[in-house]
Amino acid sequence: MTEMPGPRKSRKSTLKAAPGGVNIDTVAEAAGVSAATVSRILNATAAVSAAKKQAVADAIARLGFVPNPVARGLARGRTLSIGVVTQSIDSPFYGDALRGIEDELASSDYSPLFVSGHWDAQTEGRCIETLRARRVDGLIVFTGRSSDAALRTCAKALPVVVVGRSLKAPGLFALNFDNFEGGRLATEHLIGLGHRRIAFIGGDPGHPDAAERQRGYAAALQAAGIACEPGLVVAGRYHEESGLQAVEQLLRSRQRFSAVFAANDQMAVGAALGLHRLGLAVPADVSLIGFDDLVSSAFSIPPLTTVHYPGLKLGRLAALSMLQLLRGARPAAAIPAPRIVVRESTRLLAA
Amino acid sequence: MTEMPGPRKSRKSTLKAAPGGVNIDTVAEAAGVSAATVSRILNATAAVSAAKKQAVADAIARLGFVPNPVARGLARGRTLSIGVVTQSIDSPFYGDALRGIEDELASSDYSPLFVSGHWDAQTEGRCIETLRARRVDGLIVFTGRSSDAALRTCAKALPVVVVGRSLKAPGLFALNFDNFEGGRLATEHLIGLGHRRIAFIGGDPGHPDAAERQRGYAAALQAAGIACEPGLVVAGRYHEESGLQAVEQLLRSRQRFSAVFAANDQMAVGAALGLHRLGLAVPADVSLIGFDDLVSSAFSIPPLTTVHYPGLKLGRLAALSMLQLLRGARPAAAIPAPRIVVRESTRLLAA
DNA sequence: TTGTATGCGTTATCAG
DNA sequence: CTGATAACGCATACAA
Repeated sequence: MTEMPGPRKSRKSTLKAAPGGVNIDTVAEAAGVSAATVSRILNATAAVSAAKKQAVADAIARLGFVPNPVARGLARGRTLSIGVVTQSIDSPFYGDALRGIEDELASSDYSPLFVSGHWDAQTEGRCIETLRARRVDGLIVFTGRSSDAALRTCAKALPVVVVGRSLKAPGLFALNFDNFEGGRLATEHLIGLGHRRIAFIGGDPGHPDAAERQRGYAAALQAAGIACEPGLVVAGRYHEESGLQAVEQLLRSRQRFSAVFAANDQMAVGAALGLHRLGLAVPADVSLIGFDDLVSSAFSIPPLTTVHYPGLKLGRLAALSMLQLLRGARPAAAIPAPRIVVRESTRLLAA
Repeated sequence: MTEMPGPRKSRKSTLKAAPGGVNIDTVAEAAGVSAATVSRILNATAAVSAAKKQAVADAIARLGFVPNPVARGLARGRTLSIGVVTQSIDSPFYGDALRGIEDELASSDYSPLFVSGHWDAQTEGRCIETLRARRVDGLIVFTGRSSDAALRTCAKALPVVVVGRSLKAPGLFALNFDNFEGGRLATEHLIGLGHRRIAFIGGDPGHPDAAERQRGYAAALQAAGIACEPGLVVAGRYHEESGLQAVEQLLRSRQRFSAVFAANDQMAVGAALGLHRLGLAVPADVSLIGFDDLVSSAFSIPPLTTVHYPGLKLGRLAALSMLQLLRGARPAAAIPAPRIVVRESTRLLAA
């Protein structure tokens, strides 16, 4: 008899060993019920008598018990965490988006797990591997370099929300901002002010939204009957320095232009400094428009006219959609339409 | 007999049920060894014959097996994740710091778990609760509103690295940037340029680094024999808008000053716009110095002179120190000394 | 309504 | 060196 240790007994003996750990068994014992009952109360997974419910609640409060998500994850096969793939956590734009996700998830039981792909398909792939190895319950991918096929494959295993591209697949929800329309609006705004020689500072052409913004630029020019001059289009890399270099290149190649459309605010700010250094005033000598509407852009000198890209809201919507997907519901988020925020960096072309 | 299912059998029977899950048992069976042996190979926790080692390696590769961190966490009591408490993930300064943490952790087995306290003690407390409930193996806290006592208590349960305050406790490592010296240097720089009426735009006084920066300001003035005028000191909230409001207030109260020291770059940029709106040019009419050296500050007009606060490096050091703490080693990170980055927003006081 | 027994995927402790 | 077997903390069929 003594050779056959009951599971109950052996468990209790190791309880003290767990460092500072009060678990469901402790609570159950303290409340005079079984662990199963405690679990049922915790998850509202079955009816329990009011008396026991009270006793358990008391025990939990008294012992300061907090369910262990790790164990819960193992048992239920869910971790209550959702993976978020961004490109770089230190970019102001992604900061807003992550903040939106954080805000939306705060009122749920889920926690976000942020990783950065650094604009590299391979790195991004590893990130997704890590996230899936950690058994996240869902995946939110911002733009990203992964192939559509890869994302589709992911979506077979777990719910996926992609922001920044259009893609249809089961288990996957795409939330795409209309970058084309944004680019078109920006260019149209300049054209409406009388500008005809409009330079464009683009992002990495391999990046979908950068390409879309450029398409919008071209479309607006064409609609206005303005020929698109290749010499006025220069590639940047979405950061300030590249915006500055772009205008230097423009000036060096002796291009004439009265306005510049930069594919994001960071490049626009860099361009502004470049123009300033070269003795050109914004907007007196050249009008400048950006894209993103970062908070800081409202405080540049002059305050930047730009296309409002609602990063915070998009993050929020992405998280909300993920929550719905997780709940088995079909998300139906309404994506805000692009709009121009007119400030002081653009003005009528002097006659 | 049939009523007593062996554990072996019952396990195998449920294997197919696990959706897409290839686990350690699958590998063990495929390699013709026990699960224990596979585990030993995975963790290099004991010597295993070369033959079996090879067989297991093959099986792992063939089956594409990836150990489940959740189960591992439950068994080992470690989750290979470390919690990071920031104030707001969308602030450019914290972005840099998080990036540093991410970079440093990338080469380890640990993943960061980011949460934002939003400058609120209570929120921050909840964040830490969440993190601990999720059983992070360590905690990195940036500045934060938590009491020293609370952090000390945390440190008893798990390794803690705090950035932005000085604190000594077992299991805790503090990495404090010298904000006082930074504030002193900034002010000294202005004094060296001949300025004597220097306004100060501070952060929330309840925030330790804000207070330190202000102390540095006062110390430099005193050292130069300049009386500290209360009217020249105004409180901001570390964002652009508050910097703008601060200069408005300064001008409204008819204070005379030839230089402004803003306790962070975001407020400095706001102040620059405020001055611009009021017809004052930087640096011709008033010199302006910030604090943080955000990348964007190098591109403001004019490029901002500022105190270099190495967020990226601090993040990296914090993560490195945590890794050392986790390894049982005593961290000994050398914190970079404050230094001024002189650009174009400050200049000699016109005579 | 409640308790018992078992499983989730790994690691760790023992025997051999 | 290797294999059973018992934890880890929680959830859930299955009985009662």
